[in-house]
Amino acid sequence: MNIRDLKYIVVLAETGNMSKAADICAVTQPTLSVQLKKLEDFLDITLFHRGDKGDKRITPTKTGYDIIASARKILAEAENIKSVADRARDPFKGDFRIGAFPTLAPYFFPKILPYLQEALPDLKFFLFEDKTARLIDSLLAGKIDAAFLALPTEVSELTEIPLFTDPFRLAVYEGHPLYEKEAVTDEDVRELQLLLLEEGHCLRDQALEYCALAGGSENTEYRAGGFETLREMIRLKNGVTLAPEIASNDPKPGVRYLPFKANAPERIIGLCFRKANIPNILAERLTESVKSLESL
Amino acid sequence: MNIRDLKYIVVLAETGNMSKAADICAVTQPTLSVQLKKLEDFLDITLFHRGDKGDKRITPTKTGYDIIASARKILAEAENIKSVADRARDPFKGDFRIGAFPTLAPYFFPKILPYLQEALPDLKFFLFEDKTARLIDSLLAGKIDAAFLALPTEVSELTEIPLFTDPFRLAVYEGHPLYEKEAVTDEDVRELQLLLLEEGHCLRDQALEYCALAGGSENTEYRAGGFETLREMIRLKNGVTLAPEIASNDPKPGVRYLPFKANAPERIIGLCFRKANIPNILAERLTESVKSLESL
DNA sequence: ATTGAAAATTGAAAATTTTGATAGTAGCCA
DNA sequence: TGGCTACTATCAAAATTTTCAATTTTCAAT
Repeated sequence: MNIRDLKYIVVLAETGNMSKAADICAVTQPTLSVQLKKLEDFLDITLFHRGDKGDKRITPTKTGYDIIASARKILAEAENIKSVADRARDPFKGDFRIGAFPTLAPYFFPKILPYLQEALPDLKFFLFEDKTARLIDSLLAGKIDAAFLALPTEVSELTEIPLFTDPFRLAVYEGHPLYEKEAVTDEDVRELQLLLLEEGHCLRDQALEYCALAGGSENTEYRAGGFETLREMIRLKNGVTLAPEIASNDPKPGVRYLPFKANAPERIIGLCFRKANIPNILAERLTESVKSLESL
Repeated sequence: MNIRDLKYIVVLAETGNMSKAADICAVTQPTLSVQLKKLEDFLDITLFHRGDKGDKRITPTKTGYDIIASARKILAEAENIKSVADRARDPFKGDFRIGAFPTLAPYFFPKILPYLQEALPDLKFFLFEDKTARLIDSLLAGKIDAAFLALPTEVSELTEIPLFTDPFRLAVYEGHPLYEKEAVTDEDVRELQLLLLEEGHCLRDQALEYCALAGGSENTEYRAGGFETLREMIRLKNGVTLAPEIASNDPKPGVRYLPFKANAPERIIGLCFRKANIPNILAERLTESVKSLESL
């Protein structure tokens, strides 16, 4: 068995077409044909149904499908080996793909990036905004190098370095009974129904967690797809919500972000990466660089 | 990169000696030497410190160590591909390595094995008794094909098929205030301090879970290494414990196993295996075969 | 300095992989 | 039906990679 051959079958499963797959792998079609046959001989099973009548596509057999899933894992791990090696050779050079979830990315990246770039000038940063679960998948598959996530992730393969806490505020619209208050308490919130984001946003889960703890409930009539939409809903007096402090510097009028008097609910933001994919010394530099930023 | 070369570096890391590693891999020493060099060239890093002064052993560099960890994963996954293929070719033939944890294995295997062997006569069964955590590792690494475990395992890579529930009884010694009772209740247990197994035994965790729920506490003075030892401790009037029903058919006098009157604590035993490593049809046969056994 | 044990190097042989050319197969359309 | 298209399989030759036996180098221990 051979990593190259596994690549062949993965691409073949994706294209369903030998010639196209061969193209993508930068070899000729006979090569793919021969190697597939060899792999099938070696394993002594058929991996692909060859395009029977009607459908010309080459599709994996049931077992082939399972094996291709394993092949993908192997390819991902092989990629990881390469990126570990690249990073070890010169920890402060090269591409660095970094992710953050949607209710953090647009507020945090612009703040932090100049500092990161200054501290690590030879690193070329690529930014990725995605939901937490997908970022974790990307980390494990080696598609990104690190991610800013809410801790704890509960994923044993990841190293987590806590960076800062982001307290929540209560976002209320002009004219709301609480609008003129300086600060709010759990009791204030207990009376309210909060507008929240859709499923899959970690801000939603954090807010629900707070509700479960402190009382308070969700307004289930509407769920926003993004935080900016949610903000507009608040401005239009459709309800109130918990907003992360980092997203609370909004120059537009009509919404105030009230801090909690005490025991503010908060989320802990940390840097997460696959153990061994980032040398300690690079992780330290990144961490320092973020922590050096006062105004969080 | 090449699975063969990854094998070389894994074995090399294990032996710390090129010639020995070459022997194990059934190649000559120059082959290993050359391939290691190639891999290091390809990755453009050193994977092993060559035996410097004093210590002649070849040891991985820090990065090499990380990469070898990845290599192991790839080798395990490659093994899995082979075993998936073998099993798919002929689901009812070949070796079948099956595990169970220590407080189940000695009571359950002897009961069930004749039935399994009869239902699947061409399968050669190998039995493994180990703690749950290690069985799970073995499943994921492809060292065993399936295991009887207490559900849920909370391991997303595993498929779980519930088989039967194993209620707990209270094991008490002759002369204990409860000894003559027909059945016990949570209230009875609440007064007691239970003798339990060491850390790492799932029976221990299950008993503690029950204690947390129903009240009752652990006698922390002593922890037994195995259930048979624990049984002897009970017989010698050192305390009482929760015993799984399946282990309660003990001909020796001096200990009674009292059922619970109602809401008996129980553990759910299921068959667990890595998705795709066991064809559905084989999983069904195994499951049927276990379920056909009445006296559980 | 000599020895011994282990790793590196070398050049040739062996094995494997890739390729271009070509054959075969099936659907499609006039 | 025949010609066309789009595809995969097969083959022998070429290119590449891997392996090996023999030899050299390295280095600590004597």
